[in-house]
Amino acid sequence: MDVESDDRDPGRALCSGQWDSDLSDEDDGQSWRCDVTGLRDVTDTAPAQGSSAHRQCPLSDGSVIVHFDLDCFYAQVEMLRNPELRNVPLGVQQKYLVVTCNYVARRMGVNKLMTVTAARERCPRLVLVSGEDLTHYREMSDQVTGEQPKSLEIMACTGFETTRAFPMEEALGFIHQPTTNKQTQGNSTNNELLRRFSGAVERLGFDENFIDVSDTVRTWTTEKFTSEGMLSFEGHVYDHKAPDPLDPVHIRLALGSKIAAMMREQLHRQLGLTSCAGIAENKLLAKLVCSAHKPNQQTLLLPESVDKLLTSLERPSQLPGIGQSTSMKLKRLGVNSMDTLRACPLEKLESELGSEQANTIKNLSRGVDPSPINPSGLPQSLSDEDSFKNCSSEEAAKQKMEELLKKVLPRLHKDGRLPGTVRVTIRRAFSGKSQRDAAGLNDTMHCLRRESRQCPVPTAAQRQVQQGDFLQATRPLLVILMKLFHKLVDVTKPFHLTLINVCFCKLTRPSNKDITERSIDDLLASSSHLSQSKMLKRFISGNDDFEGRRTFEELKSLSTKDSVSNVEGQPTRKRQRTMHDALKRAECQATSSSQATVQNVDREVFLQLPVDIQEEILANCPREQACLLSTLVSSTEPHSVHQVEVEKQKFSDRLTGCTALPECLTTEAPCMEQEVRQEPVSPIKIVLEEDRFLTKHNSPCTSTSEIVTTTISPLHGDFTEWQDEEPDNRLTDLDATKNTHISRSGTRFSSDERNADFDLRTSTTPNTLLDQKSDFTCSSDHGSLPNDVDPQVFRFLPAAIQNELLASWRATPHVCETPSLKAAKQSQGIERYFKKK
DNA sequence: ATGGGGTTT
DNA sequence: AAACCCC
Ligand SMILES: Nc1nc2c(ncn2[C@H]2C[C@H](O)[C@@H](COP(=O)(O)OP(=O)(O)OP(=O)(O)O)O2)c(=O)[nH]1
Ligand SMILES: [Mg+2]
Repeated sequence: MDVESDDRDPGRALCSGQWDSDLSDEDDGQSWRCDVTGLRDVTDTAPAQGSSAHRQCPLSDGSVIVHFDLDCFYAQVEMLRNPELRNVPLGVQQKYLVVTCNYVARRMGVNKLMTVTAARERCPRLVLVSGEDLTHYREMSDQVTGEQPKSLEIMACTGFETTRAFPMEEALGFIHQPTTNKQTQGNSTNNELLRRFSGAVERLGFDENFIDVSDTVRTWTTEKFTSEGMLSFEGHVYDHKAPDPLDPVHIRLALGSKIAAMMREQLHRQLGLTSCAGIAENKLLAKLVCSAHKPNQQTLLLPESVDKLLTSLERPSQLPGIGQSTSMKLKRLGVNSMDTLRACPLEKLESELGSEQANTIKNLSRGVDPSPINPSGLPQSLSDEDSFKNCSSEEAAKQKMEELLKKVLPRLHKDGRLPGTVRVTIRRAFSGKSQRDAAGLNDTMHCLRRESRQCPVPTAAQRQVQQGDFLQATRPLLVILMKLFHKLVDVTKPFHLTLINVCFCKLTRPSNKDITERSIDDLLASSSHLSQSKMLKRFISGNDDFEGRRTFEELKSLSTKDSVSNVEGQPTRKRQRTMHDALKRAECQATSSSQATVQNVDREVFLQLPVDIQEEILANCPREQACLLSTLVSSTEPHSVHQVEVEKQKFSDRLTGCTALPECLTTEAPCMEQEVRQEPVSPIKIVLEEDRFLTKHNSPCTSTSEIVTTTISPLHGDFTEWQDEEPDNRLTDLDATKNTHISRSGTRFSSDERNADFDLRTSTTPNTLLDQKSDFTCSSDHGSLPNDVDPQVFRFLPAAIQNELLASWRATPHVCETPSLKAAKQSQGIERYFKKK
């Protein structure tokens, strides 16, 4: 393994795990790869007490659960998007809150969910970026979790019985490659490996995942991992207990720690993300022990240490599952600590909580949690919301909802499912206590804060959304939203809202007919993807090859093999439609589609195209326009300066930014950064990207100070009205203006829009931009195209894709030289976050 | 609080 | 539709 040299304890090469470490987190933090590996000899020091067959608590069912938690998630994504932010104390801002911050900022006293004012008091140099738009976080989250395709159609299309997105898939390959290559011969296809790794993934929020590795561990245990009495594990062991190589439970958990380390390594290698992991026998314990060592470390919990972990908690509410309401009930019973909870008779708990919940939390207090991993699969709802200081007119509410619609509809469209139900939720301004304050005492006031009304979505609107016809769908949907709104608010009386949420749920798969209508669309839908680009290059290069059917066959094979790749967080399993159906449909409709026209498209040229290509263009048109709109509104415009600069960096520079740290590290640097910095000098198992890493080593952080954008603090924009409520702090405002790193929020919240009542995003980019930047570019100002690209075909591509192709051609003079599929797979995870959209 | 997301009642 | 829960 790629164990770091353990210079802390050179005399114990075989026993370098961390159960006996007495160093603090700051000192003995782990590398992004996998902490320190423990390799323990049977004859070594005494194992954990009470282990082996004599274990007191026989509750073990052999489960091994891993809980993953990404480090300072939003902040990490922002640092990937702009590596310069890595070096500075960074906070991610939503309205007046710093929802999270990087560990540089945490060392300076900034915490999660701190007010901006408080955060700046503790750290005047704090750099803030706006995190109100969750798109990038959601997309990264989707890549981490992967998708869980279940559709029969996908299996029919791909031949895969199960398909799994790459993080887990690659981890599996990683796991099995060294051990099974020769043992199981070549008969085991990738497919088989996939099936052997049957861990289901359950999401919790955007940045946490549970995975049940019991089965994987079982196969490992029978293989040669426990050979000769050596027990190998990775990372910390909670309470520094030594795993007992003779204890089957310890062995299984130790193997779980190996799996966790490999998966974390994959997360870092492929997505550039650092994370923590907890390994234990159930979800509760895995999650609790996960945070024992942060950031970028993992901790293994042995059954003997469960009590110590639980009694280390200060309050019952620190048990996941005991929330605000339950906490208050416990408080009424005089239960304020773990000790009192564990001592409290069950009957007493039942009096306040009911027997079921009483039982549940009693179990939790003992570390018992039988709940299974529930594979999350596709989201059950898609919503967008906005909060504001005041919304007190019908018109204002309507406008808010229209803006919310404009953000959520493209997401719905990408999802591909039909929304059966819409819901509007409001929050009224309330003189009572906030939820946080209410947690203290008064329990009658705070509850009725949100109200909602829902209704079915008309099928016509469903179809329009699915087809990307947002402009058509918006009006009728808005009418519906207003009806729901009127059910909630009597507009003849004064009202005062502070939040509106629009949620689409009861999402169902489109009918077969809908599927075939969307299938070609899917393949060409996105413009910001490497493999997509590659597909398109093949698509347009070589006129001789330009028979629709053959091209589509290529697309099919590419998309199948590359099913791991995913566009804009679009679930893999939505690529389920069979190409066969798509082609059939294209043929059937060729005649009628020829009659249709596309704006800005030369009809003569259009008619010369093969009929199925015509069909595709027609099908693609509204969708591309809609996508363009959404990206212009939410991304390109406010980020333009920043994004352009970032794009100048090469891929290796980006990896540099996310893995290596520049010289400005202080002695205060946390273990994460220290370990990460060591990475280049340790033997890394990088195969495909080795050259890039070498480049990185030679020129770390080449992009420093490429971005010089003096900006205005967000505090000058959106938040002026919030500031009226908070104790003002103009000095921090002034400090903020000195900052040269807030290019995104600064651009976004420029002074022109500061009075737009908290929501300036959509007004930043007027719809007319869509008209100016039409989907189909007719101009010939592309300059010279590569020889093997048919200009007539090129000009039919959506502008965004044209630009992407042009950029890539500029970057690499060899037109047809595309990276290997495998290389594309490796890089796309990070790559896509730096592409213009 | 904020901007999401989930399940149960 | 609200009330819980989670991040
Ligand atoms: N708006 C909002 N966002 C939240 C809230 N809780 C968590 N988040 C977001 C911001 C976090 O980056 C992300 C993950 O939450 P975590 O609790 O895991 O914190 P984070 O990953 O930032 O830091 P960590 O290193 O895990 O301690 O979810 C919340 O109450 N409101
Ligand atoms: Mg986290």
